[in-house]
Amino acid sequence: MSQVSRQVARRSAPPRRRTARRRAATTEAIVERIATAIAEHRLPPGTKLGEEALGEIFGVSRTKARQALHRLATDKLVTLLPHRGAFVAQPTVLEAREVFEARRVLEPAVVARFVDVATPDQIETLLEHHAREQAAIATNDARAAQRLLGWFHVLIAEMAGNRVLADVLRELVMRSSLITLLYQTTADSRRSSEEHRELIAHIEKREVEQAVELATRHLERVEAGLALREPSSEVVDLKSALAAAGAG
Amino acid sequence: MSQVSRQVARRSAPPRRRTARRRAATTEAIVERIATAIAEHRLPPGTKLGEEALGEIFGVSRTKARQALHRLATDKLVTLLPHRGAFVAQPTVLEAREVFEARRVLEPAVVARFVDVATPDQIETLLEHHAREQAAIATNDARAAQRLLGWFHVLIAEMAGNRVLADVLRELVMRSSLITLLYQTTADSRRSSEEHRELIAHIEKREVEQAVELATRHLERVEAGLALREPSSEVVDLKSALAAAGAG
DNA sequence: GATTACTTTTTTGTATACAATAGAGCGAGC
DNA sequence: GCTCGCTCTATTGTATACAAAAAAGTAATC
Repeated sequence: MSQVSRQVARRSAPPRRRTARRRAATTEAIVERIATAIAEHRLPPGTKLGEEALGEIFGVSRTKARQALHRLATDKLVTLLPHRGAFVAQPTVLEAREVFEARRVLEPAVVARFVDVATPDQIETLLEHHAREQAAIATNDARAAQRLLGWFHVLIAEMAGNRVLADVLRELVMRSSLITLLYQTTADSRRSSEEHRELIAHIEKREVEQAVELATRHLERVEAGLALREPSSEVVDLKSALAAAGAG
Repeated sequence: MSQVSRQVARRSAPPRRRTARRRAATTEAIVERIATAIAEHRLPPGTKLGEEALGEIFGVSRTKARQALHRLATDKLVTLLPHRGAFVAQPTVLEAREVFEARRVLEPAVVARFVDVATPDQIETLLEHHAREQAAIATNDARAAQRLLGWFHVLIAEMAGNRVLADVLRELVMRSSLITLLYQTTADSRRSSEEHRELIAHIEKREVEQAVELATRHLERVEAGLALREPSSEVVDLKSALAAAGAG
């Protein structure tokens, strides 16, 4: 697994206070910050996440930075290589397929559950979220769009009222954002957001069948937009590439 | 949430070597040991898990013990109370219902997948496992029986070939063992093991419909054997209990 | 005698120090 | 010229030291 040799830029700290950021950040907060940075691909896959560097950035010691990295590793957002450190994960094609298969199992069930219990307030919240999706798309803010499109699924899961399912799905959606980042060919955000709107309509009308069916199709379409073929045996590629390169 | 004030017994260490156990245990090993101890209810819910004590037992420093406890906490097998420490988790009734609902979503899908891909070798492994279940039941080894009955489900998930689903299910099965511990009324191990045997038969004959149906029924029956009613508002109980107690 | 405030002790949370491993840089040898 | 092996450096893994918080114990007051 070739890791990109990129480093998080630690601004050469003018030692202003005792801590770089205002207050001792909680581990939770650090995890959150790094996770969203990964999800919005401000930290591309393969990026080395040094403990020292992160500690400096968040104004904490290596202890906390390390804790955060280990928690991100259990969520599969970073890969830990023994004695080598933490890197933003690079999900394999197999992993990608497995994540989406799991989502195709969970999400229809979650949607079905939600259709039963959805309140007008919750529908309203979903519509507001959808409006934000549209706004992000309209302003060509790809990062925000991607984040919001993913979060829509988590939102429904949380509203459906089963914390266990919601937690699992949140993890899968986060991983999915890494996956789409690596393998997405055509990011048809507009289409996705439209389907979200449709789904809300079905939920509002308590049309379980249609809602479940749409959720499934939606996921299939998203997955179909990925280029999930094996990365054609990197070693061979490397060799031929070098042969052709010459005096590059 | 009232925590039982029980303590892990730290044998008053005669400082034999540098480490209590033979070699520096890996965090993974410690997690595993504690997890199985919980699953087999050698560590009952509410038991305090002190960092120092665990460190002594496994011959490591608090650092590793702490790491292990935090990882167990993410699996929901222990509860962390800030500045108070780690306790063996006491899943609530709500949590129990949610875990089983999640399993009812996942397991039929896993079984369906497995029916498609099952090899004779895998069937053989399942039969061997079933034999071990029977042996444990025959010798009245309730702990082993409970552990094996749970692990059967994990085994199928792992064989089904989707690592994501398998990981999620493993976590849920572990939590389930805590739940059955707390809420189980009638532990009909014999019946469960019989259903496992039936399921293997369906899988072997590639009878998807029946296999999925049985998996669902099996889970429903297990859940039905739990007393998942709210623990009648502890405060009130406490009050009346004390009034009645008098000179106990 | 029970309750409250204070002190002591224990345990967790965090930072730092030390040990061990991997990688880079550099030189010698074929 | 390339490879092999050494040293040196940088980073991770682990233990310990210190700080902070909660619990337990104790004394004083009503």
